[in-house]
Parts: sequence; C-alpha cells; structure tokens
Amino acid sequence: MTTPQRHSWKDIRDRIHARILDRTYRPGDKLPHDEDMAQTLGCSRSTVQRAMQDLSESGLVERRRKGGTHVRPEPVARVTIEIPIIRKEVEDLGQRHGYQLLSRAALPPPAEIATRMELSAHVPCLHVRALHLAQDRPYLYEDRWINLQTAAEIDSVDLCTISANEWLVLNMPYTRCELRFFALAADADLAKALHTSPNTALFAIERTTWIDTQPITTVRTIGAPGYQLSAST
Amino acid sequence: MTTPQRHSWKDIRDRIHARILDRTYRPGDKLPHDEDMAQTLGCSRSTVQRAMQDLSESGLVERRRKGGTHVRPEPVARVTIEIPIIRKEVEDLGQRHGYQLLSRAALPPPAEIATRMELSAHVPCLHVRALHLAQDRPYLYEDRWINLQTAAEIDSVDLCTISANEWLVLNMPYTRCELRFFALAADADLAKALHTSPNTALFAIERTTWIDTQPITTVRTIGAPGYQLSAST
DNA sequence: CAGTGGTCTAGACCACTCA
DNA sequence: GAGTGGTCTAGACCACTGC
Repeated sequence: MTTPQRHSWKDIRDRIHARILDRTYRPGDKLPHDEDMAQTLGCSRSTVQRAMQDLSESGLVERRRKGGTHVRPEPVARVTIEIPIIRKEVEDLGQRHGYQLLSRAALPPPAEIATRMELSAHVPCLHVRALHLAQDRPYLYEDRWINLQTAAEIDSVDLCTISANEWLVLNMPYTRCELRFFALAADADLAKALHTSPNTALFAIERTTWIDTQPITTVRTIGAPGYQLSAST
Repeated sequence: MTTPQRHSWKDIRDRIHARILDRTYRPGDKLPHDEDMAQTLGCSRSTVQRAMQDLSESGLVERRRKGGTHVRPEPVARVTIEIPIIRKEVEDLGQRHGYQLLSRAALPPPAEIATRMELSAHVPCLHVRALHLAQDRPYLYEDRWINLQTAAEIDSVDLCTISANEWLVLNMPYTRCELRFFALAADADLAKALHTSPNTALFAIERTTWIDTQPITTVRTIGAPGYQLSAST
C-alpha cells in the first residue's frame, strides 16, 4: 500500500485544507505567513509555498504580497474542462467515428463572424460545415470559419478525408482561445442534419482561437439531442 | 515598463512553448530532459521543472518518469471555468440581484436524484426550488436537493432571506464536485417561471457535491433565454 | 536496474503592496 | 519602508517505469 508522505506538499496542502474545512480558518480569515506555517508544520518554506500554490489555484485561498494569505470569503467553483479532438471524443466513448463534409466555400465572413474573430470583414475566409457521426448516427454538427490569411495551407487540404477540426488542432497551434456554451433551438437545416425535429433544444459550443493577435478560426459545434459536456474536480 | 525577467520560469516556459509552435519540437517528439534543457537555457533545473509543470498542466506536453517529456500528439483544449455564487455572478454583471423561494419541502429523493447523489433513497432530503433575478427579471431557475444528513443545519435556515446556493457555498465546503452542461426544452412550469414560452431551448447546468464520500447537494440550474457560460485561456 | 521526472531543503534575493 | 509572497539556485534523495 502507499504510505502518504508525512511532509510532502500534498500532505501539507491537505492539512491546511482540513483546517479550512473544520473552520479553524474561516472564510475571510488570514492565515499565518509561510514561514510560521512551515515551522508549525515542520517542513521548509518552499513546501508550504507549493501547497499554497495549489490551494490558490483551486480557488480556496487568495494570496497577495504583503497582504498575506486569506481564505476566500466567497469561494468559487473552479473546474477544468478538457475538449479533445471530436474523433477522439467519439472513440473514447467506444464508438466508431464517422465524418461528412456538408459544404465548403471561400467567402468573406459575415459581420457577426468577423466580430467574433476580431477580424476585418474583407479578409478571405473558408466556410466549412460538417457532420460528425458516432456509430453512423449524427453526433455533432460543425459550422466553421477559417481565416485564410493565418491558415492558408488548409485551402489545399482535402477536407473530405480529414476534418477541419482535426487538421487545425494538429497543424495550427494557438495562443488564445475563447469559449461560449449555450442552448439553441434547431432550425430546419440543423434538424435535418442531426435527424431530429425543428425547434429541438440543442447544446452549442462556440470556440474562437488566435495565434498571438491573429484569428485562426471560429467554430460553432452543436450536439445531437442528448449531447452533454461533463467535468469534475 | 515591465522588463521580462530573462530567466524566470515564465520566460523559460515561453521559450519552450515557442519551440513547439515553430515546430522545432513536433507533436509526439521527445524533449531533452530537464538537466540538458536547464544547461541549454542557462538556468537551474528547478526553473525548467516549474516551466514544464505549467506546460504540462495546460495540456501542451506530457511528462512521465523515465519516459521523459513529450509534446502531446493530440493536444486537448483545457479551459478552467469559474462558477461563482449566483448573487455575485449577477452583481458582477453590474445588475441588481433578486431572489424568490418558490418551494421548500422535506421529501425522500426520487430515484433519479438518489442515483445522481450516489445516495440511498431513504435518506431525508430537502427539495428547494428558487428563482434568481437580475434587475427584477428572471435570470436563473434553481432546482435543488439537499442531503439533510450531511447538511442538517440548513433545515433551520430561512431560505427566503438567503438562497440555498449562497448558504451552502459559505457553510458546506466540499471535496468533490461533478458538473454536467446540456440543453433542455422549457416545460410549462419552467416557461412560466422564466417568463418565456414552453419549448424554448434553455441552458442547464447540473452540479453535485460531496464531502469525502457523503453527498451534500445536487442542483440543476436553468438559465433564462440568452444565458450563456464563457471561458477563455 | 538505471534513467527521468518529482520533491525537499536552506538560503538568498526580488517584487509587490499595504500602511 | 517594511512585511509578505514569488522565484531562483544548488544539491540531495526519492519514486516511478521503460528497457
């Protein structure tokens, strides 16, 4: 069996965490500074620092130079969501991934898209619509705009063979990413593509990526009925 | 102006990141081990370690003892979502928060809820429905079950004065949290509460929390039309 | 079993920010 | 200005895990 290290930073973190849980340190309270904490707990300051770093990242405490460390008065729930390549997402469910290119056209972006990408409306873009399948059933609809100035190479990629999602993830690393989650009602086209009826409530994710300040792509993915995203701490 | 520290761990991280972006290190490639990296970059091993920790957390590289550090072949998008207290969420939008308790009843949990909480169906629970308002308009509907064995004290709290959301966040710290995001169609009750029409597509979040292995609460929050969740890296 | 990342220590100095 | 967290270093040892 695994013996928990008595003075590992995880152990130190858990001991501090426990003090917060049992109200030794209450919301808003100031914690002893690292040096004292280290002496009390019998470890070096760096170990306390590492523990505090973790507690701070998870939103449990707040640290400020000179201000000290405080238990957050209004804790926030912080969850990390992982969004993999769609093919991998399907395969991880143990299902067979399929893919259909629905349309592909070089077009100037409509105003809404240009705004979303923080891009001038005169830049040439590629508009791609596609459908991802799981076990031959509709899984996710993808409506994507790609900036041809940034990702010029995709113009010569056969998007029937590889999805834009996969090509971009593998070939266009980004430095900034924005996400929005919301619900929308299926219109006629969407309903047809996803084999459902118009007006069905569907889950949508909008993702826009940039490399430095140059927009790469913005995509709206819409899940088939029942699609959901989960996360846990 | 701020001079970027030439050998800070962030600087080291960015220099390694740049090498990944410019394809010096390609997806799947093995990176030099920390010691070499440190020597090459002119810093100590701990600094490389700190940089790598960050790159690893953000999903860009994968590290394994003896295996070494590799650029992830199929990068995942990792985003951290913060979910604050609802009152604070509204106030941060610069709006006035309001709150109405719709119902409150001690009941045994239905099977679906018991399953969600990993709880026996015989444990006494409190069922609470409430509506959060922003500028006196419906903002978020909350349908919550609370385990009265874990959070017994809430039985004597006046939930007209403080929302269950707020009381729980302030008084019941948790050690585990699971989240699901999805879309649903408004039924008659929901439509009425949120001042919308039946069948409207709405965005829902389900959250369940435990302390150690004991379930605390499970809640489904449903946003008024237009509600959305956003995140960025 | 040996290579690699993970952690701990002690000490020094830096950077921010509150009073 | 002084207190507190943030970072860097050098060195040691530990803990996984691939070969």
